[in-house]
Amino acid sequence: MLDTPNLDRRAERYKATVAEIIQAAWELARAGGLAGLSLRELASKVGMRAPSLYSYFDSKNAIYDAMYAQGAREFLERETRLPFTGDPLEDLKTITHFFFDFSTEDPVRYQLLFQRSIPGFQPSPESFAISIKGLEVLRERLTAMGFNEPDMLDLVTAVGTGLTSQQISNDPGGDRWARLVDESVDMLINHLNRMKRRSER
Amino acid sequence: MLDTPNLDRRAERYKATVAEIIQAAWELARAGGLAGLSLRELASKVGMRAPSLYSYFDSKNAIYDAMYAQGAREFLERETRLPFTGDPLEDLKTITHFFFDFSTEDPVRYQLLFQRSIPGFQPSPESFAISIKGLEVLRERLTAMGFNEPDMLDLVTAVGTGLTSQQISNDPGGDRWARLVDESVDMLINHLNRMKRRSER
DNA sequence: GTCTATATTTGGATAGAC
DNA sequence: GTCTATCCAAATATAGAC
Repeated sequence: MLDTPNLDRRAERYKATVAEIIQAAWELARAGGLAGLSLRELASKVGMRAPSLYSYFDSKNAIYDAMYAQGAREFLERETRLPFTGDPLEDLKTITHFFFDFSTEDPVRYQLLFQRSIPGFQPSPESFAISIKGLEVLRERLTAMGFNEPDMLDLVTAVGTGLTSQQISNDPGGDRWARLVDESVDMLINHLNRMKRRSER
Repeated sequence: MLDTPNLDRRAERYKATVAEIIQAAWELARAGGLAGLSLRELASKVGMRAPSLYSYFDSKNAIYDAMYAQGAREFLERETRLPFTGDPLEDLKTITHFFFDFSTEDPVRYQLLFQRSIPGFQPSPESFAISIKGLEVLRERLTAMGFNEPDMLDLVTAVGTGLTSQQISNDPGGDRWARLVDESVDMLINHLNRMKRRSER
């Protein structure tokens, strides 16, 4: 049959258009805010009229969901590729820097993935599952370091989130809190060791 | 003259209506999100039609600004009344608990005051000045404890913000991060002392 | 100071021709 | 798959009568 290649090409073209739409959506969101994204603008940016988008996505929320899934996948892939050494201090620094950099390099993505502050939108279970895995990697890292209590994980995420959100809110584009990441991880490790000794008694 | 009492009463009635509108605005924002606040709904809640609100506020943003100012004033008043002892550890715990409790008891207020994530809205300089004073109290407290470097203040705000935002985002109404506040302040104090020793060398 | 009526803009989403 | 045309809903804000 000669049909199969044609079908393939059509499917590929379709997928490429989907990717182009998502890409344009990120750009508009970065420019005008996540909540400010409008379908008319989005369509116009990819050379379409608004109704044509519905050939690719069922709704506006479906677009947010695709963005969410892409962001979570990206996070997971980069996290998985991090070069861990086995040294607790170094490894916790690596993962904290990674979270900080990933978040601050695209605040809109941070908002969508980690603040879920967009009214009426919740990621689909499939998309959410991807981002659960991201936290799981951190949990496993901490366990490998001997820090396996839930409170320890919560403390680490609190510090990482705090540095990140202060950087984004109060010094966007700067390094006022970025400079404190290493320092904060030293602080954390010291304290996690104290917690560990305490719980071993 | 008999006019003055009447004028007073009118002015008081007017002020009372303004207060009632702001109160209703908070309630609607808590129910349907800060960005979701609509003038129709707001007017309806106080027994008016939307255009009548313009007798009290110039615009929707003026309403946000009044909410912001009220929240910042409330923060400052309660912060000023905190019972400080002079013991660094206790005092930092007091102020951190205060920030955490104030923020988590009303996440919408937290969002308006500390995340400024409402598109197109920026507090007026007068309103913003109130909230600057709030941070100033913390700075003075830290200075009184001998922790007077900017990095130390930034580290403290990062930890406070992180605990708070994790609590609000990932365990609303619960106490998963609330239970870590004392622990985190211990951690902070230990580290601030290390920083101090380091900088004294 | 409050109303009705309306201007104006904008949004998401659908119907149906091509 | 894309379009035009349209629906429908909602928003902020203004004009002008009372």
